[in-house]
Amino acid sequence: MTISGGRAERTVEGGDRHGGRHLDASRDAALRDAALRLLAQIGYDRLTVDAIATSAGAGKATIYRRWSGKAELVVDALLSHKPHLEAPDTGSLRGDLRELALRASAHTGEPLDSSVMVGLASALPRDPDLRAAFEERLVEPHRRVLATVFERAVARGEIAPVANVDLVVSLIPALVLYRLLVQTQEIDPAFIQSIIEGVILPLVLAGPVSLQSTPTH
Amino acid sequence: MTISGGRAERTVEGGDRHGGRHLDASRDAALRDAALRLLAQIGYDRLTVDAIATSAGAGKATIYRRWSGKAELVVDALLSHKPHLEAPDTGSLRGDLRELALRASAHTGEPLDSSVMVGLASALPRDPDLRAAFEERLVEPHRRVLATVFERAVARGEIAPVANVDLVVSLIPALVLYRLLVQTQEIDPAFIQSIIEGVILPLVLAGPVSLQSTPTH
DNA sequence: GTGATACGGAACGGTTCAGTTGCGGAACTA
DNA sequence: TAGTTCCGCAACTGAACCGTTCCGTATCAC
Repeated sequence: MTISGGRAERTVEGGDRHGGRHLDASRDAALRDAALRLLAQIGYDRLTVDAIATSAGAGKATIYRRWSGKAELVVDALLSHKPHLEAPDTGSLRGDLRELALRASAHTGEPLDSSVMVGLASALPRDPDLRAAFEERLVEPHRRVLATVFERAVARGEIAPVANVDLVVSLIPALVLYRLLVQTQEIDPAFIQSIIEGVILPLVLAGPVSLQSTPTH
Repeated sequence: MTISGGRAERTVEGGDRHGGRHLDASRDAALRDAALRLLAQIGYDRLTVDAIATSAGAGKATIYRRWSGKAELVVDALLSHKPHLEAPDTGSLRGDLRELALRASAHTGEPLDSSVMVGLASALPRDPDLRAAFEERLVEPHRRVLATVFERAVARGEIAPVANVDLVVSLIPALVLYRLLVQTQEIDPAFIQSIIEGVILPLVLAGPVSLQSTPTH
């Protein structure tokens, strides 16, 4: 049982085997891809190990030779998933945000981050490992990119320092998730445009809250 | 088969039966309550008919005598669910929003709307009936209350007419859903307070976007 | 070569769940 | 009273899925 500690990484580990055929690394990738693809399509709860194997053109034994089950495979697939990391730098906050919008709405054929988000949603509250991987590979990268964009806008003197950055940064993903999940509508460029022009920019351009003389009562 | 058309409403229908014991209306309510309670606890996908029956102290046959299965029962339970409908009217926008925040964070023992929202999330994209009921009983009432609050603020001259009301109104539920689902954190009063003071009020108090001279490039 | 192991595929037992049926008893109509 | 239907409860069938174990074949170390 050469199971490594934290994460499930066995493939091409150069372990203590003495002979016989090696694990085929291409099978790892195919299975992880299939897992993410199906996850985005049907969601975590309805995802079955059989479907992943079939979709990858593999046998179930090939899966269980690598992972202990669906949960571990999906977590590993998420951790192997490399999203867009570089923050755009067009020279203006509006331009940067528009660039991010383009990325988010570009259907690249790859399993869309947002679809994976929706597919995982229901399982997150009850699986800490899943939630951690989700946080590390989907939420945090997006948060970092957005935070960078705002930092640069501040450095340019374009906007005043944002008081509650975490809250402002969560506005876009929150509205995207809400639209996908609750409103069951597409994320088209017009929608993201309206978020940028109608919420984000007014909020950060207005500067700190003026807190008018409205008595708090 | 006295199945009515659109919605599943059979109980106390005074149908064409000629003798025998009547359907017990208290069983309807108990089963609907149990369905919503379990839905909020474990989510739609893991919800089982057996669990609903047991939780309500009923037999499965009692369920199938009324509904065709889990989907129809949950939809009916949602449609029977009556949420808070009255918009608060404290005299100020901030006061009204705070009042709404109090409601949202008050754990009344009844299945929380937000928990039901989370529990339904994964099933919404694939069940139109479920989505329609969800929209009618959870999303739209909250939207209407919020819209009313903003309308009154405009009528008082407290704020300028909000350009994109639908977007602004979806900010609170979107951020709440995001916090519950993605961040897996409680909806405490401080969180809602930060939404109100950090997002909503700055946004509507700032008035229409000034659209600074930043060139669109 | 020889033995060990991975591969896709199929089959198997075990578990969970949906939906149905039968039981004894209760509640209703006629 | 007699007949009908609901009630909780339990048992049952069939389907879906999990995880394991084979098979025949392919690929590796020695």
